[in-house]
Amino acid sequence: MRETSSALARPYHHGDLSRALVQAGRRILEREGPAALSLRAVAREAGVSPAAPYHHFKDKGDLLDAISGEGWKELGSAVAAARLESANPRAALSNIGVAYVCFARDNPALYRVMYRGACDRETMPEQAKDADSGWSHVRGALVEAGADPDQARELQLATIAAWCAAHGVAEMAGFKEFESLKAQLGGERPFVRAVLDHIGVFTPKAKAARVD
Amino acid sequence: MRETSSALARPYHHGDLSRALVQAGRRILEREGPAALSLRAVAREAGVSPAAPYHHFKDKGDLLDAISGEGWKELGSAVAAARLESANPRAALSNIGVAYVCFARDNPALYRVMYRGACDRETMPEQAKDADSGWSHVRGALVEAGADPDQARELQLATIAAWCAAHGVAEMAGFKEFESLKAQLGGERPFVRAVLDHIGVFTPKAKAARVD
DNA sequence: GCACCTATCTGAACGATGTCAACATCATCT
DNA sequence: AGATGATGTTGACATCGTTCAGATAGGTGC
Repeated sequence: MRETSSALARPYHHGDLSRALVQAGRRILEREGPAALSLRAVAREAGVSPAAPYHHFKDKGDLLDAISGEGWKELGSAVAAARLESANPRAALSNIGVAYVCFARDNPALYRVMYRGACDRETMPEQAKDADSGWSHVRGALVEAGADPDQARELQLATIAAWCAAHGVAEMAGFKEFESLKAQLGGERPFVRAVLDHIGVFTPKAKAARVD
Repeated sequence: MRETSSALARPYHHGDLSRALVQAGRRILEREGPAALSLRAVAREAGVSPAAPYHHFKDKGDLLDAISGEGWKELGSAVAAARLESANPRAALSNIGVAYVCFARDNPALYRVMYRGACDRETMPEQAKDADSGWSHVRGALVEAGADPDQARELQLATIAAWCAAHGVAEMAGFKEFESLKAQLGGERPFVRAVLDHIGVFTPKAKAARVD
């Protein structure tokens, strides 16, 4: 296992197949969409036999979970970055929402795979429980924006509400019926921000006085 | 084609296979979930050869669309019924949200199939454009609850926001992580209502003055 | 009554998929 | 060096979506 990182010779043993498989899977996802993401196609893309993945992943689902894991991690990073974009807590919260949806819109195939496992198991994605996850950033930003951290139930409800809203927008923002509205508003990002603003979960309290 | 409705004799020609296939598909969905919904399984359940469906549906996707169609129609009815439950426009709007999510939660497998097509095509479901669809009921209820029908853009944004929120809650409400919270609130319906109330899209305007 | 026509259904087949068992290869520890 | 276990390969199986040639029935014109 000397030339692991060189990746030039591929004699018999691959060196780091699990990582290569995950990357191959993501390449397929971007290139051909979620429907083309078969175990065999991933193995093919990685230049390996159809049975090889089974030494690294129990299942096709297990491979998808590994791919999803990367996605959730990157979503967490995107959300974290968005949170730091503004020192104003309420602006930060708003940016988080936009960042979540935009990540999903920029990686639609990946996002689909990411949510598949969660829906199948009726469970939150594992990585959403990490300290640096998008979920915990939402929670944190809500507190900084004025939510009372001592009212655990309220805070959990607010976090759930925000997460649900972001997910809903993420899955529907691409609908073609909204294209003229997007054009009117100046593109997809402004559209996303407008919808999220309208929902209000990412712009809570304090500004509620604007009734017009 | 005399004994169409009796469905006793199944000599060679079925009588009304397309309907039978849709019903068979829904039976499989409820019994074994979306993963078991193969074209062959549906044909098997309907007591017919694997190639028979192709005389009624162009595709597997076409069959799924027919099944989805029934689902969207029933969702529309559920939403319409909920809207009539209360004469108070704001209560009606709130009930619509709960009804949407509860339909999805009561028929999770069907709801998954219903949204599959929409996401694949990045298009709103056909039936959502009907006059009696859930979508148009949301729009109507929003107007009755005080939205200005002349501000088309505002109204469309509000409708989109509500639909996104409902969809997001529908897909996440089943997560096991929320079970203790559901128990605290007295079950799934109260939980759904609490989350939707928190999002606020189904309880708009007028109350916006509550700043605390 | 009869012959045809069209819609509907069957049967067998093809390629692709997920998965498994048996075997091959190599890195490493002793 | 030789054994061992991790990692690949080959070949097989059942299932799936789909197609195609032929069987079957219901309806129509004679």
